[in-house]
Amino acid sequence: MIDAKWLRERPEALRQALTDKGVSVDVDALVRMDQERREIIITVDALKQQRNEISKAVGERKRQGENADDLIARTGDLIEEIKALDTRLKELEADFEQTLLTVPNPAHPSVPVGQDPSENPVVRTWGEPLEATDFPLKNHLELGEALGLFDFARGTKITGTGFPLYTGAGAKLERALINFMLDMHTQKHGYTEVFPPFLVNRTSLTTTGQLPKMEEDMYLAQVDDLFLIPTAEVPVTNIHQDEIIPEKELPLRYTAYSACFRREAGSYGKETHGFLRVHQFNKVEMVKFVRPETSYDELETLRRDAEDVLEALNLPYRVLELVTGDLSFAAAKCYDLELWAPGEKRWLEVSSCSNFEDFQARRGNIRYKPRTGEKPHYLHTLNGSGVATARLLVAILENNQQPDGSIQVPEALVSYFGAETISADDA
RNA sequence: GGAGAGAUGGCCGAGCGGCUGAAGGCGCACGCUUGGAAAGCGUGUAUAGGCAACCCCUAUCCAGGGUUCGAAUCCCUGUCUCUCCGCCA
Repeated sequence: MIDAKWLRERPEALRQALTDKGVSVDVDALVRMDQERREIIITVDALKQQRNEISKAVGERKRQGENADDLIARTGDLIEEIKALDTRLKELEADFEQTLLTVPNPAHPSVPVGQDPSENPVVRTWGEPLEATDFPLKNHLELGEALGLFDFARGTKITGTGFPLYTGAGAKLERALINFMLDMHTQKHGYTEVFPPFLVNRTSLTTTGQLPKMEEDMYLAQVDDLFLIPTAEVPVTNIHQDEIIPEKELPLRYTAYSACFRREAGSYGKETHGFLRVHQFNKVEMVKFVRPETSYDELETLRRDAEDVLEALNLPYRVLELVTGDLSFAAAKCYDLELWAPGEKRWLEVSSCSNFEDFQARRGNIRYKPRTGEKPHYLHTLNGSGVATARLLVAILENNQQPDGSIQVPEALVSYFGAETISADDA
């Protein structure tokens, strides 16, 4: 949620920022609501003051055994008026709040203005994308099915399309990846591991920004009005919902494995085969709660921590900085990490590292208490995938394939996986 | 799912319809004390909104309604937590 101060002090800047983000919001209507709201508050507070003074005087008299009927008689109109104004104020504030929740987070000034994902500048490339070899490169589906790593047909039978069933070495490889990443973040990068609920309520989704606008993208368990998480960002960010954290405890860094569920409504078609776009996938997520002054440094180290995973697995990747129009609803700045998949001959997004500044903190009422004893302030939240498998698995298979169709397991993964290769003989 | 108990500040915990934004304790911050520390002593310490304003005003004792001139305190509804029983990985 944006700070309502924007509306009073810099409505023009807000309008421009929202245009850059490619969203149209009726800023004038918000400004009007805010003004009317404040006018009513001024009036009704003054009336309440009068009422309180009279009540106090009544109490004074009663204590001395005197009659106070004349004073009580004076409150009649006052009370009616207060009731009416309070009712109107309440409606107005609810309306204002609801509207404010639909306003996206403006981008940080450093973010390049642009509309289309194709405009996202590449800020870094690591490793050599594998283009040509002396044998024909297969894609992950061909490799995996031959090796019995997964079974899409049966996954579809069990649930429907986009719900992968991992089998044998594939299941183990997936588990190895998750453990490898969690260990790296906890042992090397200083994160605290958590294992969150996979179902969340509406309040939690409002904090992180999926609600109220993206309800259609999620799976809903209707009877209990709970949603399957699209990312561990949701439960983990809400760990500190409605809390005031002492400054000395910041930064807080969490890492969590979770399955992620996304309906991906409207994205059927090509580019969705195999693991490229599925409804359920596994992801190790990193979430940070930090002091505002440090959040952009923390974004860089967050990205570094995600890159570390890819480098340890020796996978070529590139980093994109998202232009204003490609930023998500809640993000002020975001980097995407993409792995090269030689079998698919394309880059696959495996991580998004974002700074939300105080946008989520304001929605979830997450604050910190400064050392100096000042009043609590909203802190800044960040999160990044560290990283999303399914696509990570795709890249590992395609980058480490051998002429005979077997897979060389990346060295860093061997101790987790328990073997150096995956071949058809093992199956 | 059935029965009962409860929800007060960062935490614990008191609270008669008015003088209670809320006793007391803990914690925390600062100061005194000390060679240094502990102990001890003193002072301070909720949040939000309005306002130029740390003065002031308004609101907040789970949430929403109600009674009343006045509600943490009385009434109704809801939510959540705990205990016991049932079911269950």
